[in-house]
Amino acid sequence: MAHEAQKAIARQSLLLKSLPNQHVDTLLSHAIWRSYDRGETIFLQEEEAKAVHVVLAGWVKLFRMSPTGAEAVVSVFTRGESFGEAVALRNVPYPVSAEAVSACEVMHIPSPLLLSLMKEDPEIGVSILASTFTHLHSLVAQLEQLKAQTGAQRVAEFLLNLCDTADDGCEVELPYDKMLIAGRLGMKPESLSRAFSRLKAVGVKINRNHAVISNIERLRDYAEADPSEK
Amino acid sequence: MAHEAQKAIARQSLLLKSLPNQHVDTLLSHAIWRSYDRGETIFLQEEEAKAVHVVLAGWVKLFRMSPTGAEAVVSVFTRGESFGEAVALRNVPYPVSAEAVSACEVMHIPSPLLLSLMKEDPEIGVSILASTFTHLHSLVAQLEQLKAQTGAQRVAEFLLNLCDTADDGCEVELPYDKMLIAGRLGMKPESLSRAFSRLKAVGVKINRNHAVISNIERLRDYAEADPSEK
DNA sequence: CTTGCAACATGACAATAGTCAAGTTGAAGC
DNA sequence: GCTTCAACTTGACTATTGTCATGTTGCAAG
Repeated sequence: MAHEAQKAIARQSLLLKSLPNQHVDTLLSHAIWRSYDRGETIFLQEEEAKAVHVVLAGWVKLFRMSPTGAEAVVSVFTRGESFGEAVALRNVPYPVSAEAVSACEVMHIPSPLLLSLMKEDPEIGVSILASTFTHLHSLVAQLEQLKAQTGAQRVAEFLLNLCDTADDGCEVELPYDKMLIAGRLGMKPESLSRAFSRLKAVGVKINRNHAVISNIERLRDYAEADPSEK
Repeated sequence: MAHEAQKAIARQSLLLKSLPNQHVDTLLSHAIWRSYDRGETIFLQEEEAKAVHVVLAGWVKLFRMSPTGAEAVVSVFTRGESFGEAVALRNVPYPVSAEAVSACEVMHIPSPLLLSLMKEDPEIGVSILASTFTHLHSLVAQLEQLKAQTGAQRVAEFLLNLCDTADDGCEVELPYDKMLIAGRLGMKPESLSRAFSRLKAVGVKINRNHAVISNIERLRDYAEADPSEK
Protein backbone atom coordinates (compact mmCIF):
# COMPACT_ATOMS: atom_id res chain seq x y z
CA MET A 1 0.00 0.00 0.00
CA ALA A 2 2.93 2.27 0.62
CA HIS A 3 4.44 4.30 -2.21
CA GLU A 4 8.18 4.35 -2.44
CA ALA A 5 8.08 8.09 -1.85
CA GLN A 6 6.39 7.54 1.48
CA LYS A 7 8.92 4.95 2.49
CA ALA A 8 11.69 7.39 1.67
CA ILE A 9 10.13 9.96 3.98
CA ALA A 10 9.73 7.37 6.69
CA ARG A 11 13.40 6.45 6.44
CA GLN A 12 14.36 10.06 7.05
CA SER A 13 12.21 10.39 10.17
CA LEU A 14 13.89 11.12 13.46
CA LEU A 15 12.74 7.78 14.78
CA LEU A 16 14.16 5.62 12.01
CA LYS A 17 17.00 7.52 10.43
CA SER A 18 19.67 6.32 12.84
CA LEU A 19 18.64 2.66 12.71
CA PRO A 20 20.43 -0.01 10.67
CA ASN A 21 18.77 -0.47 7.27
CA GLN A 22 17.92 -4.05 7.93
CA HIS A 23 15.70 -3.14 10.90
CA VAL A 24 14.13 -0.27 9.03
CA ASP A 25 13.14 -2.65 6.24
CA THR A 26 11.51 -4.99 8.72
CA LEU A 27 9.59 -2.16 10.35
CA LEU A 28 8.47 -0.64 7.04
CA SER A 29 7.23 -3.94 5.70
CA HIS A 30 5.08 -4.57 8.77
CA ALA A 31 3.84 -1.02 9.21
CA ILE A 32 0.26 0.05 8.60
CA TRP A 33 -0.12 2.94 6.16
CA ARG A 34 -3.20 5.14 6.41
CA SER A 35 -4.65 8.35 5.08
CA TYR A 36 -6.72 10.64 7.26
CA ASP A 37 -9.08 13.41 6.30
CA ARG A 38 -8.97 16.79 7.92
CA GLY A 39 -10.61 16.53 11.35
CA GLU A 40 -10.39 12.76 11.56
CA THR A 41 -9.41 11.24 14.91
CA ILE A 42 -6.23 9.14 14.98
CA PHE A 43 -6.58 8.03 18.59
CA LEU A 44 -8.33 9.16 21.73
CA GLN A 45 -7.09 10.02 25.17
CA GLU A 46 -7.38 7.00 27.53
CA GLU A 47 -7.26 4.60 24.58
CA GLU A 48 -4.63 1.91 24.88
CA ALA A 49 -1.54 2.50 22.74
CA LYS A 50 -0.84 -0.21 20.20
CA ALA A 51 1.50 1.53 17.79
CA VAL A 52 4.02 4.29 17.23
CA HIS A 53 2.93 6.87 14.68
CA VAL A 54 5.06 8.54 12.03
CA VAL A 55 3.66 11.48 10.05
CA LEU A 56 4.52 11.26 6.35
CA ALA A 57 2.49 14.22 5.10
CA GLY A 58 0.08 16.78 6.50
CA TRP A 59 -0.34 17.96 10.06
CA VAL A 60 -1.44 16.17 13.23
CA LYS A 61 -2.25 17.77 16.58
CA LEU A 62 -2.02 16.21 20.02
CA PHE A 63 -4.37 17.73 22.55
CA ARG A 64 -5.96 17.17 25.93
CA MET A 65 -9.54 17.71 26.91
CA SER A 66 -9.97 19.02 30.43
CA PRO A 67 -12.98 17.70 32.39
CA THR A 68 -14.83 20.90 31.50
CA GLY A 69 -14.26 20.50 27.77
CA ALA A 70 -11.52 23.08 27.31
CA GLU A 71 -8.99 21.91 24.75
CA ALA A 72 -5.25 22.33 25.33
CA VAL A 73 -3.06 21.71 22.31
CA VAL A 74 0.10 19.92 23.41
CA SER A 75 1.96 19.63 20.13
CA VAL A 76 1.59 19.71 16.38
CA PHE A 77 3.53 17.30 14.19
CA THR A 78 4.32 17.17 10.50
CA ARG A 79 6.30 15.21 7.90
CA GLY A 80 9.08 13.13 9.39
CA GLU A 81 8.00 13.49 13.01
CA SER A 82 6.75 10.69 15.21
CA PHE A 83 4.76 10.42 18.40
CA GLY A 84 3.50 7.88 20.92
CA GLU A 85 6.85 6.15 21.42
CA ALA A 86 7.01 6.10 25.19
CA VAL A 87 3.35 5.17 25.50
CA ALA A 88 3.27 2.37 22.95
CA LEU A 89 5.96 0.33 24.63
CA ARG A 90 4.26 0.32 27.98
CA ASN A 91 0.70 -0.63 27.12
CA VAL A 92 -0.59 2.33 29.01
CA PRO A 93 -3.43 4.61 27.91
CA TYR A 94 -2.61 7.68 25.84
CA PRO A 95 -2.48 10.85 27.94
CA VAL A 96 -3.61 12.87 24.89
CA SER A 97 -5.82 12.58 21.81
CA ALA A 98 -4.53 12.87 18.24
CA GLU A 99 -6.38 14.40 15.32
CA ALA A 100 -5.50 15.15 11.70
CA VAL A 101 -5.69 18.93 11.20
CA SER A 102 -5.17 18.63 7.47
CA ALA A 103 -5.50 15.68 5.13
CA CYS A 104 -2.51 13.55 6.01
CA GLU A 105 -0.60 10.31 5.66
CA VAL A 106 0.46 8.44 8.77
CA MET A 107 2.47 5.26 9.19
CA HIS A 108 1.72 3.09 12.22
CA ILE A 109 4.35 0.74 13.57
CA PRO A 110 2.76 -1.95 15.78
CA SER A 111 4.35 -1.80 19.21
CA PRO A 112 4.76 -5.59 19.66
CA LEU A 113 6.98 -5.55 16.58
CA LEU A 114 9.05 -2.75 18.01
CA LEU A 115 9.33 -4.56 21.34
CA SER A 116 10.51 -7.78 19.78
CA LEU A 117 13.07 -6.00 17.61
CA MET A 118 14.24 -4.16 20.69
CA LYS A 119 15.02 -7.45 22.36
CA GLU A 120 17.26 -8.37 19.47
CA ASP A 121 19.01 -5.06 19.21
CA PRO A 122 19.14 -2.56 22.09
CA GLU A 123 20.12 0.12 19.59
CA ILE A 124 16.41 0.40 18.83
CA GLY A 125 15.74 1.35 22.41
CA VAL A 126 18.23 4.18 22.12
CA SER A 127 16.54 5.39 18.93
CA ILE A 128 13.19 5.45 20.62
CA LEU A 129 14.65 7.29 23.56
CA ALA A 130 16.08 9.80 21.12
CA SER A 131 12.67 10.69 19.71
CA THR A 132 11.16 10.68 23.16
CA PHE A 133 13.83 13.01 24.40
CA THR A 134 13.07 15.39 21.56
CA HIS A 135 9.45 15.53 22.68
CA LEU A 136 10.46 16.00 26.27
CA HIS A 137 12.71 18.83 25.24
CA SER A 138 10.05 20.54 23.19
CA LEU A 139 7.56 20.29 26.05
CA VAL A 140 10.12 21.84 28.38
CA ALA A 141 10.67 24.65 25.90
CA GLN A 142 6.92 25.21 25.68
CA LEU A 143 6.62 25.36 29.45
CA GLU A 144 9.37 27.95 29.60
CA GLN A 145 7.68 30.02 26.95
CA LEU A 146 4.31 29.91 28.63
CA LYS A 147 5.77 30.85 31.98
CA ALA A 148 8.25 33.49 30.91
CA GLN A 149 6.91 35.17 27.78
CA THR A 150 3.92 37.26 26.80
CA GLY A 151 1.53 36.12 24.10
CA ALA A 152 3.03 38.39 21.48
CA GLN A 153 6.51 37.10 22.28
CA ARG A 154 5.39 33.51 21.85
CA VAL A 155 3.93 34.42 18.48
CA ALA A 156 7.25 36.06 17.56
CA GLU A 157 9.15 32.87 18.40
CA PHE A 158 6.65 30.82 16.45
CA LEU A 159 7.32 32.97 13.38
CA LEU A 160 11.08 32.79 13.90
CA ASN A 161 10.90 29.01 13.96
CA LEU A 162 9.16 29.07 10.61
CA CYS A 163 11.93 30.94 8.83
CA ASP A 164 15.00 28.79 9.17
CA THR A 165 17.10 31.18 7.10
CA ALA A 166 19.31 33.56 9.01
CA ASP A 167 18.55 36.08 6.30
CA ASP A 168 17.81 39.66 6.99
CA GLY A 169 14.16 39.56 6.11
CA CYS A 170 11.91 36.78 4.93
CA GLU A 171 8.43 35.67 4.03
CA VAL A 172 6.73 32.55 5.36
CA GLU A 173 3.41 30.81 5.05
CA LEU A 174 1.53 30.00 8.24
CA PRO A 175 1.44 26.19 8.21
CA TYR A 176 -2.06 25.73 9.62
CA ASP A 177 -5.00 27.90 10.51
CA LYS A 178 -4.86 30.60 13.13
CA MET A 179 -7.23 28.87 15.52
CA LEU A 180 -4.75 26.04 15.83
CA ILE A 181 -1.77 28.36 16.09
CA ALA A 182 -3.55 30.12 18.93
CA GLY A 183 -4.19 26.81 20.69
CA ARG A 184 -0.63 25.66 20.19
CA LEU A 185 0.62 28.91 21.76
CA GLY A 186 -1.80 28.76 24.67
CA MET A 187 -4.06 31.66 23.77
CA LYS A 188 -7.45 32.46 22.28
CA PRO A 189 -7.80 33.32 18.59
CA GLU A 190 -8.71 36.89 19.53
CA SER A 191 -5.47 37.27 21.45
CA LEU A 192 -3.52 35.90 18.50
CA SER A 193 -5.07 38.56 16.27
CA ARG A 194 -4.01 41.24 18.72
CA ALA A 195 -0.54 39.76 19.04
CA PHE A 196 -0.16 39.98 15.28
CA SER A 197 -1.24 43.62 15.44
CA ARG A 198 1.47 44.34 18.01
CA LEU A 199 4.10 42.69 15.91
CA LYS A 200 3.42 45.25 13.18
CA ALA A 201 5.53 47.58 15.34
CA VAL A 202 8.55 45.32 14.93
CA GLY A 203 8.17 44.90 11.21
CA VAL A 204 5.82 41.95 10.80
CA LYS A 205 2.99 42.03 8.28
CA ILE A 206 0.35 39.34 8.16
CA ASN A 207 -1.88 38.85 5.17
CA ARG A 208 -4.06 35.79 5.27
CA ASN A 209 -1.72 32.92 5.94
CA HIS A 210 1.25 34.79 4.56
CA ALA A 211 3.70 36.59 6.86
CA VAL A 212 6.40 39.09 5.91
CA ILE A 213 9.18 39.70 8.40
CA SER A 214 11.18 42.76 7.46
CA ASN A 215 13.97 42.27 9.97
CA ILE A 216 14.63 38.97 11.68
CA GLU A 217 17.06 40.38 14.22
CA ARG A 218 14.54 42.94 15.34
CA LEU A 219 11.93 40.25 15.82
CA ARG A 220 14.37 38.06 17.72
CA ASP A 221 15.23 40.93 20.07
CA TYR A 222 11.55 41.46 20.68
CA ALA A 223 10.93 37.79 21.43
CA GLU A 224 13.76 37.58 23.91
CA ALA A 225 13.29 40.89 25.67
CA ASP A 226 12.27 40.92 29.28
CA PRO A 227 8.45 41.16 29.31
CA SER A 228 8.66 43.87 31.97
CA GLU A 229 10.80 46.25 29.94
CA LYS A 230 8.78 46.30 26.77
CA MET B 1 29.40 5.17 51.19
CA ALA B 2 25.78 4.26 50.82
CA HIS B 3 23.68 3.35 53.84
CA GLU B 4 21.47 0.34 53.51
CA ALA B 5 18.49 2.57 54.10
CA GLN B 6 19.39 4.63 51.06
CA LYS B 7 19.78 1.53 48.94
CA ALA B 8 16.35 0.41 50.04
CA ILE B 9 14.87 3.71 48.88
CA ALA B 10 16.72 3.45 45.59
CA ARG B 11 15.29 -0.02 44.99
CA GLN B 12 11.79 1.34 45.36
CA SER B 13 12.34 4.14 42.87
CA LEU B 14 10.24 4.20 39.73
CA LEU B 15 13.34 3.70 37.64
CA LEU B 16 14.62 0.59 39.39
CA LYS B 17 11.68 -1.11 41.00
CA SER B 18 10.67 -3.15 37.98
CA LEU B 19 14.20 -4.33 37.16
CA PRO B 20 15.57 -7.79 38.01
CA ASN B 21 17.43 -7.72 41.32
CA GLN B 22 20.65 -8.78 39.74
CA HIS B 23 20.80 -5.66 37.58
CA VAL B 24 19.76 -3.43 40.43
CA ASP B 25 22.66 -4.76 42.49
CA THR B 26 25.09 -3.99 39.71
CA LEU B 27 23.74 -0.48 39.31
CA LEU B 28 23.72 0.24 43.05
CA SER B 29 27.29 -0.94 43.52
CA HIS B 30 28.57 1.33 40.77
CA ALA B 31 26.45 4.34 41.60
CA ILE B 32 27.82 7.56 43.05
CA TRP B 33 26.15 8.68 46.27
CA ARG B 34 26.19 12.37 47.15
CA SER B 35 24.75 14.85 49.59
CA TYR B 36 23.81 18.37 48.52
CA ASP B 37 23.19 21.44 50.63
CA ARG B 38 20.20 23.64 50.07
CA GLY B 39 20.85 25.82 47.03
CA GLU B 40 23.67 23.68 45.66
CA THR B 41 23.77 23.08 41.92
CA ILE B 42 23.52 19.48 40.73
CA PHE B 43 24.05 20.23 37.07
CA LEU B 44 23.69 23.15 34.69
CA GLN B 45 21.74 23.64 31.51
CA GLU B 46 23.94 22.94 28.45
CA GLU B 47 26.22 20.69 30.49
CA GLU B 48 26.74 17.25 28.99
CA ALA B 49 24.77 14.50 30.73
CA LYS B 50 26.88 11.72 32.19
CA ALA B 51 24.49 10.10 34.64
CA VAL B 52 20.91 9.43 35.61
CA HIS B 53 19.90 10.93 38.94
CA VAL B 54 17.73 9.34 41.62
CA VAL B 55 16.56 11.44 44.57
CA LEU B 56 16.79 9.53 47.87
CA ALA B 57 15.88 12.35 50.23
CA GLY B 58 15.05 16.05 50.07
CA TRP B 59 13.84 18.07 47.10
CA VAL B 60 15.40 18.93 43.75
CA LYS B 61 14.10 21.42 41.21
CA LEU B 62 14.67 21.42 37.46
CA PHE B 63 14.48 24.86 35.90
CA ARG B 64 15.34 26.83 32.79
CA MET B 65 16.87 30.24 32.57
CA SER B 66 15.54 32.34 29.72
CA PRO B 67 18.05 34.63 27.96
CA THR B 68 16.76 37.52 30.07
CA GLY B 69 17.34 35.73 33.36
CA ALA B 70 13.75 34.81 34.13
CA GLU B 71 13.57 31.42 35.81
CA ALA B 72 10.94 28.87 34.80
CA VAL B 73 10.59 25.89 37.12
CA VAL B 74 9.95 22.77 35.06
CA SER B 75 9.59 20.15 37.78
CA VAL B 76 10.33 19.38 41.40
CA PHE B 77 11.41 15.89 42.43
CA THR B 78 11.62 14.10 45.76
CA ARG B 79 12.38 10.71 47.30
CA GLY B 80 12.15 7.83 44.87
CA GLU B 81 11.92 9.97 41.73
CA SER B 82 14.55 10.10 39.02
CA PHE B 83 15.44 12.49 36.22
CA GLY B 84 17.80 12.86 33.29
CA GLU B 85 17.11 9.42 31.80
CA ALA B 86 16.46 10.38 28.21
CA VAL B 87 19.32 12.87 28.19
CA ALA B 88 21.98 10.69 29.78
CA LEU B 89 21.73 7.96 27.17
CA ARG B 90 22.26 10.29 24.27
CA ASN B 91 25.28 12.34 25.31
CA VAL B 92 23.38 15.51 24.61
CA PRO B 93 23.43 18.64 26.77
CA TYR B 94 20.84 19.04 29.52
CA PRO B 95 17.94 21.24 28.47
CA VAL B 96 17.51 22.35 32.11
CA SER B 97 19.52 23.02 35.26
CA ALA B 98 19.08 21.09 38.52
CA GLU B 99 19.43 22.51 42.01
CA ALA B 100 18.87 21.15 45.51
CA VAL B 101 16.07 23.16 47.14
CA SER B 102 16.59 21.49 50.50
CA ALA B 103 19.45 19.46 51.87
CA CYS B 104 19.23 16.23 49.94
CA GLU B 105 20.70 12.87 49.01
CA VAL B 106 21.05 11.96 45.36
CA MET B 107 22.31 8.79 43.72
CA HIS B 108 23.99 9.12 40.32
CA ILE B 109 24.06 6.18 37.93
CA PRO B 110 26.79 6.63 35.31
CA SER B 111 25.20 6.49 31.87
CA PRO B 112 27.87 4.25 30.26
CA LEU B 113 27.00 1.60 32.82
CA LEU B 114 23.33 1.91 32.01
CA LEU B 115 24.07 1.70 28.29
CA SER B 116 26.14 -1.43 28.61
CA LEU B 117 23.54 -3.13 30.80
CA MET B 118 20.93 -2.15 28.28
CA LYS B 119 22.80 -4.04 25.60
CA GLU B 120 22.65 -7.18 27.70
CA ASP B 121 19.03 -6.85 28.68
CA PRO B 122 16.54 -4.77 26.68
CA GLU B 123 14.21 -4.84 29.69
CA ILE B 124 16.32 -1.99 31.05
CA GLY B 125 15.42 0.13 28.07
CA VAL B 126 11.75 -0.40 28.81
CA SER B 127 12.30 0.62 32.43
CA ILE B 128 13.98 3.81 31.37
CA LEU B 129 11.21 4.51 28.93
CA ALA B 130 8.77 4.01 31.76
CA SER B 131 10.31 6.76 33.88
CA THR B 132 10.70 8.98 30.86
CA PHE B 133 7.08 8.48 29.98
CA THR B 134 6.09 9.52 33.49
CA HIS B 135 7.96 12.78 33.05
CA LEU B 136 6.45 13.31 29.64
CA HIS B 137 3.04 12.75 31.11
CA SER B 138 3.59 15.16 33.96
CA LEU B 139 4.83 17.84 31.57
CA VAL B 140 1.73 17.34 29.45
CA ALA B 141 -0.42 17.69 32.55
CA GLN B 142 1.39 20.89 33.51
CA LEU B 143 0.86 22.32 30.04
CA GLU B 144 -2.82 21.57 30.24
CA GLN B 145 -3.06 23.22 33.63
CA LEU B 146 -1.24 26.35 32.54
CA LYS B 147 -3.39 26.68 29.47
CA ALA B 148 -6.78 25.80 30.89
CA GLN B 149 -6.82 26.82 34.56
CA THR B 150 -6.54 30.01 36.56
CA GLY B 151 -3.81 30.47 39.14
CA ALA B 152 -6.07 29.69 42.06
CA GLN B 153 -7.22 26.50 40.36
CA ARG B 154 -3.65 25.35 39.83
CA VAL B 155 -2.97 25.95 43.51
CA ALA B 156 -6.06 23.91 44.36
CA GLU B 157 -4.78 21.00 42.29
CA PHE B 158 -1.38 21.29 43.88
CA LEU B 159 -2.98 20.95 47.32
CA LEU B 160 -5.13 18.03 46.18
CA ASN B 161 -2.03 16.20 45.00
CA LEU B 162 -0.53 16.59 48.43
CA CYS B 163 -3.36 14.85 50.24
CA ASP B 164 -3.50 11.36 48.77
CA THR B 165 -6.30 10.32 51.12
CA ALA B 166 -9.79 10.38 49.69
CA ASP B 167 -10.93 11.51 53.12
CA ASP B 168 -13.43 14.20 53.67
CA GLY B 169 -11.06 16.76 55.09
CA CYS B 170 -7.35 16.73 55.68
CA GLU B 171 -4.29 18.62 56.72
CA VAL B 172 -1.04 18.74 54.80
CA GLU B 173 2.35 20.39 55.10
CA LEU B 174 3.58 22.42 52.15
CA PRO B 175 6.66 20.49 51.04
CA TYR B 176 8.84 23.45 50.10
CA ASP B 177 8.74 27.19 50.38
CA LYS B 178 6.11 29.30 48.72
CA MET B 179 8.46 31.00 46.30
CA LEU B 180 9.21 27.63 44.76
CA ILE B 181 5.56 26.57 44.77
CA ALA B 182 4.77 29.78 42.92
CA GLY B 183 7.49 29.06 40.36
CA ARG B 184 6.36 25.48 39.91
CA LEU B 185 2.82 26.70 39.24
CA GLY B 186 3.92 29.42 36.85
CA MET B 187 3.05 32.46 38.93
CA LYS B 188 4.63 35.14 41.10
CA PRO B 189 4.77 34.77 44.91
CA GLU B 190 2.30 37.63 45.26
CA SER B 191 -0.19 35.82 43.07
CA LEU B 192 0.24 32.67 45.12
CA SER B 193 -0.60 34.60 48.28
CA ARG B 194 -3.76 35.90 46.64
CA ALA B 195 -4.66 32.49 45.32
CA PHE B 196 -4.47 31.14 48.86
CA SER B 197 -6.76 33.96 50.00
CA ARG B 198 -9.33 32.97 47.41
CA LEU B 199 -9.20 29.37 48.44
CA LYS B 200 -10.43 30.41 51.90
CA ALA B 201 -13.84 30.64 50.26
CA VAL B 202 -13.76 26.92 49.45
CA GLY B 203 -12.61 25.85 52.89
CA VAL B 204 -8.81 26.05 52.73
CA LYS B 205 -6.83 27.58 55.57
CA ILE B 206 -3.11 28.23 55.26
CA ASN B 207 -0.95 28.84 58.28
CA ARG B 208 2.74 28.98 57.60
CA ASN B 209 3.54 25.83 55.72
CA HIS B 210 0.52 24.04 57.11
CA ALA B 211 -2.69 23.72 55.12
CA VAL B 212 -6.11 22.62 56.34
CA ILE B 213 -8.62 21.48 53.76
CA SER B 214 -12.07 21.21 55.27
CA ASN B 215 -13.72 19.50 52.30
CA ILE B 216 -11.76 17.77 49.59
CA GLU B 217 -14.71 17.35 47.26
CA ARG B 218 -15.45 21.05 47.39
CA LEU B 219 -11.85 21.86 46.52
CA ARG B 220 -11.85 19.36 43.67
CA ASP B 221 -14.99 20.90 42.23
CA TYR B 222 -13.36 24.29 42.41
CA ALA B 223 -10.21 23.08 40.68
CA GLU B 224 -12.08 21.47 37.83
CA ALA B 225 -14.75 24.09 37.28
CA ASP B 226 -14.75 26.01 34.04
CA PRO B 227 -12.81 29.21 34.70
CA SER B 228 -15.54 31.21 32.98
CA GLU B 229 -18.35 30.04 35.23
CA LYS B 230 -16.75 30.64 38.57
C1' DC C 1 -24.16 33.42 -8.78
C1' DT C 2 -25.76 33.33 -4.36
C1' DT C 3 -26.35 31.62 0.13
C1' DG C 4 -24.43 30.26 4.22
C1' DC C 5 -20.90 29.29 7.22
C1' DA C 6 -16.59 29.29 9.50
C1' DA C 7 -12.46 31.83 10.07
C1' DC C 8 -10.84 36.05 11.28
C1' DA C 9 -10.73 41.01 13.04
C1' DT C 10 -12.01 44.52 16.30
C1' DG C 11 -14.16 47.09 20.14
C1' DA C 12 -15.90 47.23 24.88
C1' DC C 13 -15.67 45.27 29.17
C1' DA C 14 -14.31 42.01 32.99
C1' DA C 15 -11.17 39.01 35.11
C1' DT C 16 -6.67 37.75 36.08
C1' DA C 17 -1.95 38.28 36.94
C1' DG C 18 2.28 41.15 37.16
C1' DT C 19 4.63 45.31 39.24
C1' DC C 20 5.85 48.36 42.80
C1' DA C 21 5.77 49.68 47.40
C1' DA C 22 4.99 49.23 52.20
C1' DG C 23 4.35 46.55 55.86
C1' DT C 24 4.76 41.77 59.03
C1' DT C 25 6.89 38.02 60.78
C1' DG C 26 9.90 34.41 61.99
C1' DA C 27 14.33 32.37 62.26
C1' DA C 28 19.45 32.62 62.31
C1' DG C 29 23.48 34.95 63.92
C1' DC C 30 25.65 37.95 67.09
C1' DG D 1 17.73 39.49 73.79
C1' DC D 2 18.50 42.11 69.82
C1' DT D 3 19.46 42.71 64.97
C1' DT D 4 18.91 41.66 60.51
C1' DC D 5 17.30 39.60 56.52
C1' DA D 6 14.55 37.01 53.60
C1' DA D 7 10.10 35.16 53.14
C1' DC D 8 5.69 36.37 53.06
C1' DT D 9 1.37 39.39 52.93
C1' DT D 10 -1.36 43.18 51.41
C1' DG D 11 -2.80 47.26 48.79
C1' DA D 12 -2.89 50.17 44.72
C1' DC D 13 -2.12 50.34 40.08
C1' DT D 14 -1.17 48.57 35.38
C1' DA D 15 -0.89 45.30 31.72
C1' DT D 16 -2.41 41.38 29.60
C1' DT D 17 -5.74 38.26 28.36
C1' DG D 18 -10.34 36.19 28.11
C1' DT D 19 -15.27 37.08 27.01
C1' DC D 20 -18.97 38.75 24.47
C1' DA D 21 -20.77 41.07 20.67
C1' DT D 22 -20.54 42.67 16.07
C1' DG D 23 -18.92 42.88 11.54
C1' DT D 24 -16.08 41.41 7.48
C1' DT D 25 -14.42 38.11 4.21
C1' DG D 26 -13.54 34.18 1.45
C1' DC D 27 -14.75 29.74 0.15
C1' DA D 28 -17.77 26.01 -0.95
C1' DA D 29 -22.28 23.80 -1.69
C1' DG D 30 -26.23 24.32 -3.97
